[in-house]
Amino acid sequence: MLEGIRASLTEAVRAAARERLGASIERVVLERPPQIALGDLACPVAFDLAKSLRKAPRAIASELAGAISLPAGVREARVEGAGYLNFFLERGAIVRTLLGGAAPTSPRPGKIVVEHTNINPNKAAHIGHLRNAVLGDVLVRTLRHLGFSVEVQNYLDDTGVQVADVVAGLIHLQEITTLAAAETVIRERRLPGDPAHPKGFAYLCWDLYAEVGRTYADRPETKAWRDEILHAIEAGDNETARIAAVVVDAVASSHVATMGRLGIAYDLLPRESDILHKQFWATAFQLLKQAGAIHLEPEGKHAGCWVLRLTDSEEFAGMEEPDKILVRSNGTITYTGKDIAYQLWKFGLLPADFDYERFDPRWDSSAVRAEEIPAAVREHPIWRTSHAANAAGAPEFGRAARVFNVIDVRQSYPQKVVREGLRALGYTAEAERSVHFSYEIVALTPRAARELAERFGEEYRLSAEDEKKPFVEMSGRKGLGVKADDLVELLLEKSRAEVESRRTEGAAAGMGEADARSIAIGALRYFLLKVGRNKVIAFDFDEALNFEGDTGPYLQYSLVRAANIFRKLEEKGIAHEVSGSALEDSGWEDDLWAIALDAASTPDVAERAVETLELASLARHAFGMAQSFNHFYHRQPILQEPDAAVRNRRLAIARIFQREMSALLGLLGIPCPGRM
RNA sequence: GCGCCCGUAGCUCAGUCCGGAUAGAGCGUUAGCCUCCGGAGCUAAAGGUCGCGCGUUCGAAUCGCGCCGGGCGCACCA
Repeated sequence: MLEGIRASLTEAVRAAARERLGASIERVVLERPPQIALGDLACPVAFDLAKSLRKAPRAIASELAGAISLPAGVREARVEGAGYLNFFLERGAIVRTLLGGAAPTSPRPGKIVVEHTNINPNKAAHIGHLRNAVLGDVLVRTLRHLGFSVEVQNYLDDTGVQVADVVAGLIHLQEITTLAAAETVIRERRLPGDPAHPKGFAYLCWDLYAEVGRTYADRPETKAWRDEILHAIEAGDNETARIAAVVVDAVASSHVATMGRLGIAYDLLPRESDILHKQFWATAFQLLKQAGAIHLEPEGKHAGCWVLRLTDSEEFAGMEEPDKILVRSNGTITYTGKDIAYQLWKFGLLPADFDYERFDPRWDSSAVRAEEIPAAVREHPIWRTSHAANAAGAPEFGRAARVFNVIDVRQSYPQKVVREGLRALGYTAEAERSVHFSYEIVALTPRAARELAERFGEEYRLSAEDEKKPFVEMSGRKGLGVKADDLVELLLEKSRAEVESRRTEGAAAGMGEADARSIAIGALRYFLLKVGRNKVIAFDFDEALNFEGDTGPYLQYSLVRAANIFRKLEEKGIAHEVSGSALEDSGWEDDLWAIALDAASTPDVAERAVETLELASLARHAFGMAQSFNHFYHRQPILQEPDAAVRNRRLAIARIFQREMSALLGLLGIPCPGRM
């Protein structure tokens, strides 16, 4: 609705400038003034015209104010400050429209594939993986809210070195050499001779993977394990490959469960092994050769490799050695090569498709109990690519019009190469619509690492050198990091304690485990979302565990307060549904109106968040709204207000806030507790 | 060396795309507020050479150039 007013106002300003001043304006800026008392929309156009017209900005602004014909919804134009042309909206009319509910969003054409999470299936997830999944999930929710059809893919690198390394640990360090023995480890959640691990198989792999890393360092000859296992996995139909397959399934299941408890669901798990089995690379390879995009390097250090030529590409200008190897001289394919094939498939550009089957996560491998996962997520069908024939009822996947790859900033170069691969094949449009959603990593402060060492053991102790750095990267290989489920547990503990401390008081009475969970998850998601995507999150326990101020629970609390008002009214038998006709045009003072105006601007914020991929703007917008509402709540009581007209206005605002804030928390994936 | 990102209050961050009104939050500190829809809240105070310099402009945290500090990337790893 605001969008429409902005558009007609832009035209009206242009028309006034043309007719009254004979000036044509390219861009009409309409911004929010610093205070609402100055107006609802401010136009600084007079400053731009001042020079060419040789007049004072204020004089120009007042001529425009006199000449402009105000579109519907705009009450007044006024000159403010040094020459701003400010507009005041019809407050009552807009509130009435908002109260009537949002118009349903119309579907937009073009399927979008969002790829996120993509954790190597060889160890438990850490909080860096959470940032990826939460950003991806909010992108998905926002795109769907805007009317797009979205498919969520979580890619499994099931044939890579990381999986091979943990399998090496099982086979060579733990002597788990049969499928049956591996199954027992997963089911019993313990390695031979150890007690059962309370957090399950993925946690156990976390430690085992770190141990393999140490073994490689201490006894370099053991590095041969990796190649031996990679070859066995590639050859297939042997016990090592079967062990690897169940490891991947179990760990991927635990990732699905961990993300599931945060409300994150997936449609498809494409597997690297299927890209190989289905000859996607061979097909893509043919296409690349035919297009002349790649060549076999005859000499030099890349002799014998198939290379994507990037020397002539603008994006790679200035690089010493821009060409990228896709096929190694030993004939194996690099990750980037496979990624090009995968990306082509996502756009439906490969004359080939996967086969599919249902993926039923094995919850027994995870730290998460099934009941912690919201029903909608638990029941959402997950498919994966299949080694066997296509299952009946498999939906169509891929064939996207646009693709977002959510992946941290360190992968910018390979992501550029993938895009360049599409371009080299002549798929310029697809290359343009192939977006790397890049974001900065979550790192550990030395202080957080010290806390980890105190909480979870000395293996988290940093070296003296790392202690001096502002932050250190988390590392699966070193086993250094805050595991996702550990952080969720800490949040749950704190949340339960808070619930316990107030469960007997007033309106919070009756709070329970479900509320505690909502609060923990809300705090976590907001913590990861509130900072801009280009900022490194230097992780700090105190900050992550804070429930006051600029946090998820603050947002939730504002919404629970709004709900409490309506519940109280219902209990007292007071009518609380305000119809538009009961609302007058006057009396909309600034405090009240500001909340409505904010609520009305959510669609603009969402649209812009997707455009810029700056999803933090949604979080900030939510926080601002919650803040305004809390001020309003404090100063403008509803139940005690004797004047019916005043009470109705306040009720209308509370209702609008409740509705818009719920929708906004839905976009952020922050659940709302019933009480708190 | 080349490329990208970050530098704003004691700390963590908005604001930079598209220049505009006294540079805003949260945490922390200090002082207040529950006979009133719940205090996970509210009110207020203190706290800023917007890393530095030059330039463009009526006007620069925002644009340009040059520095300084920190991080990341530039594999026959992923």
